[in-house]
Amino acid sequence: MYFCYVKTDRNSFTEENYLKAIHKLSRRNPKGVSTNAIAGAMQTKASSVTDMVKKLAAKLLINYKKYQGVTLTEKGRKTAVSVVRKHRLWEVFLVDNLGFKWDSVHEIAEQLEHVQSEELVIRLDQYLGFPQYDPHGDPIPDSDGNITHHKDTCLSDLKVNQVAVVVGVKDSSSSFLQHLEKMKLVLGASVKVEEIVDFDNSMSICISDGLPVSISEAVAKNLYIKR
Amino acid sequence: MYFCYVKTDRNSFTEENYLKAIHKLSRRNPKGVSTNAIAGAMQTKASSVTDMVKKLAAKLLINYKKYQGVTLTEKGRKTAVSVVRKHRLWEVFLVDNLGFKWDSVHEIAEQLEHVQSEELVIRLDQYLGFPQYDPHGDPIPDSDGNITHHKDTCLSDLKVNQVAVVVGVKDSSSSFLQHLEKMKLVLGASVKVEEIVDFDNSMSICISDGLPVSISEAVAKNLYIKR
DNA sequence: TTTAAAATTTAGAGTTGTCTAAAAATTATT
DNA sequence: AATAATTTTTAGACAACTCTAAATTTTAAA
Repeated sequence: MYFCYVKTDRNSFTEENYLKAIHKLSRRNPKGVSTNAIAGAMQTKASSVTDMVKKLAAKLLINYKKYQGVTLTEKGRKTAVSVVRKHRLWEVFLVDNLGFKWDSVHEIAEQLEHVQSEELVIRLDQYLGFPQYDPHGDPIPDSDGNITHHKDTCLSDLKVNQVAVVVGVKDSSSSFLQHLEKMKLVLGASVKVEEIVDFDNSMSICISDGLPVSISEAVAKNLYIKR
Repeated sequence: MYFCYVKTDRNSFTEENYLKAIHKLSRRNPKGVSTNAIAGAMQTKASSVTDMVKKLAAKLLINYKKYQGVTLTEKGRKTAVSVVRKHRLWEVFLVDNLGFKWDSVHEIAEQLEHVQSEELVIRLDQYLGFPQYDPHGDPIPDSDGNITHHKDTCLSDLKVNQVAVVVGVKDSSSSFLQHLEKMKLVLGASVKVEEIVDFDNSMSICISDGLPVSISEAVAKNLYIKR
């Protein structure tokens, strides 16, 4: 059970991770994110979520009414987005400057995102040349907390003979990213749909004008494209 | 009171900070660092130190016998030095790449030093061009944990008319660093002792062939030089 | 060498987060 | 509408630190 008075203005790593999870889940459930959903995202138990949710509510970071799910307050949203911004900027640094592969930066960025320093973020952003997207094609929120999501079309939405460019991935797990890399299915690659198999919705596609290869529906659904 | 079984191989931030403090204090007290000394360095109470020291001993990171003070084990020393290495590499990055002033990087590096990733340290080191010293002139330990301290002479050791180059600072507090900066007393600056005042051991020195300025003994004692 | 002072450790308790198991509320089903 | 299934919350407890106050031990002084 949890009970305390708010003391500081700083949030713990755990609090930041909860806010980030709630923010992510809010996109699909704008009316309120359930305790169980948060527990799933945070790999923890519902009872732990209830405790934390009370704490975040006491700090005015979320709106919470028992049994009703939670939404972020403006303050909470700002905090969450700030963490996401840092995460994605660091990912750019790790890939572009330090030469990491896109499938191995997530874990490190998960740590770096919690480093507290306004100045650091500003300077890092500038050092990187104000990037708009991270190595997985996810948009980097600006310093005011605005995010421009313009990645709603998936490869699975295309019809035969249609052409597009890969601009992002939905799933950023390293197994998926490594799979993509093997096929040269990287950001910026062009794709042309050669065939769609009715049976399992798998696709035969040409990547960057190469020979046709087959990809599963699962893969196609996790790739964002621009036509 | 504290009691537990060792579970993971990872150390918490707090543990790492204790090891770092003990490592620093060990230079002056190689035979054993006292509980009070650690408490002073960690800005905490002696009783807290006793608890933590038991924990570190259980993890085989330090040698501890009640009332006898502590020393680092080889494992503990490696851990501490690794944290110091990360701290100093990040400081180089912050100053050289992001354009921070040398007096404002400590706090940020205190956070970055705890990011866990072997790969990250290796790549960062390479990206920075394998620097030997941090922005305050402190040596950066190599990846095997070796540190080459060759900064034993202080400006206060010089006699009248002797010349030297500033290679490091003992105190890295921002107030001291800002004071130095105002006088152009930066790393690499040449100094020539014009006069030593008997009364208070203050010195009149020429910095990089400029006009003589007066510095207190406290300042002179906190500047490392090379003749 | 006995006493006094200082350093160190223990005891007990508070904080942040976690968990399991049980209770309560909500939602779904018949 | 009543019961069953699910979700959520509470209760009680543990883990990693922290603290104050009291008890020990070591060290210094008389």
